[in-house]
Amino acid sequence: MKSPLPQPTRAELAILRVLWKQGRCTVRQVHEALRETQEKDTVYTTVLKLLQNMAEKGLVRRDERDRTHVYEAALNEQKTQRDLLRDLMDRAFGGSSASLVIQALSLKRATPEELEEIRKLLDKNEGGRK
Amino acid sequence: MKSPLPQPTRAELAILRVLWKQGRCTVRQVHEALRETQEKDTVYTTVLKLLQNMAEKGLVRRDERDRTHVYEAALNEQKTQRDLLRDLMDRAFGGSSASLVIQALSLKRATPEELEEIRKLLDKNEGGRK
DNA sequence: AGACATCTACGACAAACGTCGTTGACATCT
DNA sequence: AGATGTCAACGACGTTTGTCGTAGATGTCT
Repeated sequence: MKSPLPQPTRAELAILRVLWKQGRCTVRQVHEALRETQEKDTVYTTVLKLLQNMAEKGLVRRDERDRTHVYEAALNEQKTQRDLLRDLMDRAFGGSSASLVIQALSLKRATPEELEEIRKLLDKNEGGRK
Repeated sequence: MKSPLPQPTRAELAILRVLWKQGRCTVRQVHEALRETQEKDTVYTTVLKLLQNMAEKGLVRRDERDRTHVYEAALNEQKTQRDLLRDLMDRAFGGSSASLVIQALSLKRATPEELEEIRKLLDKNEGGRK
């Protein structure tokens, strides 16, 4: 049993991001949050259906005690981010995390604070586990 | 005219990686290269079909002078990598390249040489364009 | 009670994607 | 010439993904 949870699809990931940010949410809350961020509008029942699918897959937990169900993410945000990165690393960077990082750094200028954090991580990485 | 080229799909990206590595290739060459890297085997005609689709989309160029056509990538590898990263950054990291980099660094230990290269990039980034 | 809103459940649908088999043209070998 | 192999082209198909409409139950307001 306990087959590993499937990776979220694009639409599912957008929903997960709402749940990660806002915590427990009703369908309506998710729907309205998406309305604000998303460029393309989706309809209430689409969000409902997606959340139902996600509950069935185990990507979210559903609290059915009230008539209005409440959903929460069942996936860890950082873990999901790493899984997605690993997938992309394998598919587009030949498994090299370094070249991925190098390309990523050219994407957008980070703030000095962020750069500092990255530096610290590099140092820790250097002396870290072999 | 000149609508921007669509992003390659997963299967298309796998093919592009072969073309980036090996340069101009026939369908058969691509097929056999995939056979070696890929875990799941695909059939010759599947690769052919994908390459035909890609040619139509403009993702590859096709040389039809010989009976056996020759394909080459029409997309730049680094540019494609950055596009994919940007997409993931928007979808999963709230547009923050820094947090993406931080997660990526925890993915796999990089070699000292790679770490050095990343450091240099950080420095250049620091003083760089505002 | 009756009108109206809200919610879940469910079926249907179209588009994208990947897969494969078949066909007919062309080449090569004996 | 005939058998065999290789190739491009194409149609068909199943699955996944996202989308939406409708129905029926439940709640709320007057």
